[in-house]
Amino acid sequence: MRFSISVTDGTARLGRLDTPHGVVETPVFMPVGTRATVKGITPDQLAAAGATMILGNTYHLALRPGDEIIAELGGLHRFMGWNGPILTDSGGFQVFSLTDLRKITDDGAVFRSHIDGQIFELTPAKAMAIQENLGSDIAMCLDECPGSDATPEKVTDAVRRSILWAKICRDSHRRDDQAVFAIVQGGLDLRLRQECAEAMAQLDFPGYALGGFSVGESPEQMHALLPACASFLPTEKPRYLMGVGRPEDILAAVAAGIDMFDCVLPTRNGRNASAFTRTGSLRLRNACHRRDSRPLESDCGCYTCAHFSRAYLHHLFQVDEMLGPTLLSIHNVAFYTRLMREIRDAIREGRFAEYRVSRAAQRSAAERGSVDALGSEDSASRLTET
RNA sequence: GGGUCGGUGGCAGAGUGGUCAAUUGCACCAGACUGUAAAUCUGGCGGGCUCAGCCCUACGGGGGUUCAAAUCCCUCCCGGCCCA
Repeated sequence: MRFSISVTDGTARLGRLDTPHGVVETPVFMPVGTRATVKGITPDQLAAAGATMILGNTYHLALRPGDEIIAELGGLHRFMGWNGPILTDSGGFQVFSLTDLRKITDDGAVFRSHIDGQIFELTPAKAMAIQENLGSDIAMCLDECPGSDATPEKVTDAVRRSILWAKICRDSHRRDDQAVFAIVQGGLDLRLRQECAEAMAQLDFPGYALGGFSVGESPEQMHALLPACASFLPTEKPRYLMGVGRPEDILAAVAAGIDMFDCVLPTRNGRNASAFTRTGSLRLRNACHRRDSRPLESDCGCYTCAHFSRAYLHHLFQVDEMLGPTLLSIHNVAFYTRLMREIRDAIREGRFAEYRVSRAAQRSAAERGSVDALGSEDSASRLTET
């Protein structure tokens, strides 16, 4: 893997990531495909929606179908029919999110499988071995990700352990067609963040991630910390903010100098009938869309917006048809990839700051306007109903 | 015509003298979702208010018993089943 930065605009960067499965322009958003599928949409649909790189997950795939089976079947790319780059998360996040089902020591994390309760042990070396079996383009170090309510002692310990594990990951990793990224922890403590980043930098990884964000802290807290946290990372290496986020979070992070993102929001919210638009989200289950012939966004150009009305999408969710989640997932992924494309264009043209401001203005103007718009639309639909 | 069982909120279906404005499911309405234990979860769902409380109208219609009835009695209407 190679990474190069072509243009900077303030601290925002335009770059390219060369992987064994293709080139990715950054800043990039990676849809999440935890279980060897970006839920609800095919690889073709994913590519058509503009996705270039996606995520898979160590923990989930090790449990089912098993990383050895995936290796036997030709690796994750072939197994799931996605030929673009894949980044696999290490299972570190599951150490956090499956908190009731695990125990952590310096050796690793012991899980009770959330599927059948069987014991499953994830050590740093094992996380590497599994990801090598999966054959992702980028593997992540096993880390410990404390929640935002963790005590300072716990956060400090998570930093210590994440560094310890990163060393083991680096030393046990074999595949040279796979890059390994380290994950910086430290919660909301800048000193810890810096300490962790410097220790990780000394281990000389090809890329670095910020972990431990969007785990319960406020968006304002995260936004405030990002510029410093990003600045602690090596300039010439790709920077990945894990699990983030909403469009406004991504804009803030790009401004801070982040290159890569992943988040379940576009696909999860899509399945749950919520569509992203420039002017805020649309909840397609809501009755106000019943007679709305407009597409989700008139200027979107995704498959969903090119062919279907809000009324139709509303109908699909009303009758619980599986096409509804699929079409909204397609739109939401397209929405995110378009956001990233516009971000890259803006950086290239040296107007990222203005772009970010205009984007925020668009949203807040819509929020102000939509009070009236929704009000009148609402009363109009009530009139037609009675 | 006789017998019998039954009629509960949009629907299905609990409750069978007070703790019932009435369990639950569906439907409906709204909200949440940030390295996916999520096509999930949460809230609302008779009306009104000076709303952690109070008032009104409610369990087919009418009447009655009782301090108190969706729950007991009488009667009428409607429906299922059985007999003629």
